[in-house]
Amino acid sequence: MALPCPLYRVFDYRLAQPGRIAPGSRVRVPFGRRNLVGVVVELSPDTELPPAQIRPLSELLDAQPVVPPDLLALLRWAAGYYHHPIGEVLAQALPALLRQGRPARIEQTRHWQLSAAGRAVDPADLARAPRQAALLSVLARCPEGADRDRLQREGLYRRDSLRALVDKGWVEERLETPGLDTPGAGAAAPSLNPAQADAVQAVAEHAGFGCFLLDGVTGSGKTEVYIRAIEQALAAGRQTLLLVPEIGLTPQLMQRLRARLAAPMVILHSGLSERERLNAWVAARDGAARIVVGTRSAVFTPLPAPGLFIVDEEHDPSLKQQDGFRYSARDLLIWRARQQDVPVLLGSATPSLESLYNADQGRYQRLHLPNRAGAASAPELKLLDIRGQPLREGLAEPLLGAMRRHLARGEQVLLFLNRRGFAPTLICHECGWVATCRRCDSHLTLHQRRGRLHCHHCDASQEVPVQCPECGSPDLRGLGYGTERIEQTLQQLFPDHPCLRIDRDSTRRKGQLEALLEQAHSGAARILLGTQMLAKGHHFPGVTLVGILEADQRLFSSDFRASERLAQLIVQVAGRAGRAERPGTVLIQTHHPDHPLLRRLVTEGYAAFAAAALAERRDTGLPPYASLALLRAEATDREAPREFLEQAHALALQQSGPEIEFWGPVPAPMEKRAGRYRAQLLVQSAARAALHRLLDAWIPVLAESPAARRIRWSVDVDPVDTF
DNA sequence: AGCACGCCGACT
DNA sequence: GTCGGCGTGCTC
Repeated sequence: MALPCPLYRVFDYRLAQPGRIAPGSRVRVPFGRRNLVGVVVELSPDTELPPAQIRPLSELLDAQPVVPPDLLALLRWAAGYYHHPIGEVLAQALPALLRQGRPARIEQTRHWQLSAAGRAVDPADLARAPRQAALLSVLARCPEGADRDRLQREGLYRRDSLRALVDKGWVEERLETPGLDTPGAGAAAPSLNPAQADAVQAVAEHAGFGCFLLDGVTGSGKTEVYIRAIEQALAAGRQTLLLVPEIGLTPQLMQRLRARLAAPMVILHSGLSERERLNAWVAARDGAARIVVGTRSAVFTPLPAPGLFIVDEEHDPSLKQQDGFRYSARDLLIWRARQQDVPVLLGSATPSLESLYNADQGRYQRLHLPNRAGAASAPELKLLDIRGQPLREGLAEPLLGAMRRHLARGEQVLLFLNRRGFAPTLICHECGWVATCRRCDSHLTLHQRRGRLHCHHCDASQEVPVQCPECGSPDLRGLGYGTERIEQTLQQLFPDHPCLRIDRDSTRRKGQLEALLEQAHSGAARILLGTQMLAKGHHFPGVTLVGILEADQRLFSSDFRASERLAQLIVQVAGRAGRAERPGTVLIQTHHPDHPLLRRLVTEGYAAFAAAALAERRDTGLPPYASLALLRAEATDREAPREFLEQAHALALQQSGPEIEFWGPVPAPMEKRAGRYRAQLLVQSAARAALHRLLDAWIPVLAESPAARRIRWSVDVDPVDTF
């Protein structure tokens, strides 16, 4: 039995009645002084324990296992590979309601929505019924209505207030089945270009497991290839699982899937209520949903008839979970594809070096989509040498000149700056004092509009001081540039061209991102300014000039993947722009125009960059030419993480051979974060099997050690961030 | 992780 | 004299 606690072992129980329980079924069991919901992992007639120590299970919760055998095999393998306790792995793979022991079936819920009369009511007129007024305002913001779960999250679920509103005729109560969509429309299919047709055919002809790397620039029509492949799976009576990095950033993809595919589809992402999630999960498990689209955790959705797996934006780091059970959804889906003998399609305009390497090795079949749809050239990349150049608030004159020309022609301009806020540092002009975070080794970012200083590494926030706390001078200045500051500058420099800022701060409220994107697409906004959010999922055909500010910081990061990330980001941002007849220009401001990898990217493109970067990885013995695991530790005490890692290192040295290398323990690049000191020990080997042999022997022993109880620690197998 | 048991400081 | 701090140990 696997139980939801951080223990690397399973527990034996006695069946209450004679008979069989299928592995994968949930049971309620006494555990210490508590009662827990566990999942049966194995049935065994014998045990190593004396019979007196075995307690009977209290209740069988499932007639049919909630984790089918194939999924159970995946989860057991994943627990072993990522060295995470099996009980926690199983708990994470199940919707929260199942974890709590609720039945695995679709249920309707009560659902409240404003009536026509309700929409005419001003909540301000309900001064004597503040609860009702609050409910009305919330419901006014949810045109689709809200269920109990949703209202409880807002802290507004009141039975009698709702009843009162229903009695007044302002709110309508309905029964809904949350999480289940109405099937899409089955819109007409565009014709395929030859490369797309080849890609579709390659997948169609392939029986059983095979891994395809669909490598195509933005606008080359990857989505159409997905859709045709899904249609083929549907026609064969099979289900499709499609993983995407973040649903919120890909509404265009969702709309196209809905419009084209006339089959029941469910969408799994973090914004769902738990009831929506469970209903969607059950629909997938029972085969009612034929298409499952979801973020990372959707890789654990049970499917009775899988026929096609797709990972969109396979290079995206958010496919790897960054805390707790640190799995890669892409890698697990590939494992699952092999196990279930299903083809898997990895799509990206900027494939990860790992996937390109696998393609080079012949493990993946490469499907190339060379052309932008409509057969135009890709945007041209240019490095803008800003050494010694005068800058206006971070913008070089050649970039401003290009902006003026493009704007004068009635075209849109996109500026990318991956730093929100007004200025990343607040400094005293008199004495040099700098506002730092008390809980992190970091500067506080000035957010001028809100008049506050924020730490971007923890949630700390404070008022901007009126004078320097060191010398009392009132002359405090923002140093450096963030999107808020550039927005201000652009409004001054281009007063006739409306500027739109898209970052986490400007899109905090629900629906705001959609509203801003609408302004961008309609052309109402002439200048689009934003952070990473702008780099994903959206295409702006009216944009013909892209400016990338502050690319340099990533060239000198301690993370060996930084240059890969930068190249991916540049190409992804560049891909937002242009249309067939006007491909657009990308200007990259840099102090390092001679940087070899950057040059390669600009002159020869991403594929050439990737080849050079891979050669560098080979020469330095880094992934994909080596396997890594990172042991991290953190504690409020400064020395404790290092001491723990020293012990762990000593323990590992007893168990490992010369084929394993250790780096550290060293403090994390930002040693103190959110009040905790962090350190890490990197374990590296050219032989994956040797690394995993060590981890298999080492981690369970380490977990049992008394030192491990005293601090927070984790293993990260195949880390994507080495800090 | 929970939840116990167990042995030392400031309080009704 | 008790309430409560978190160190240590265990959970089939």
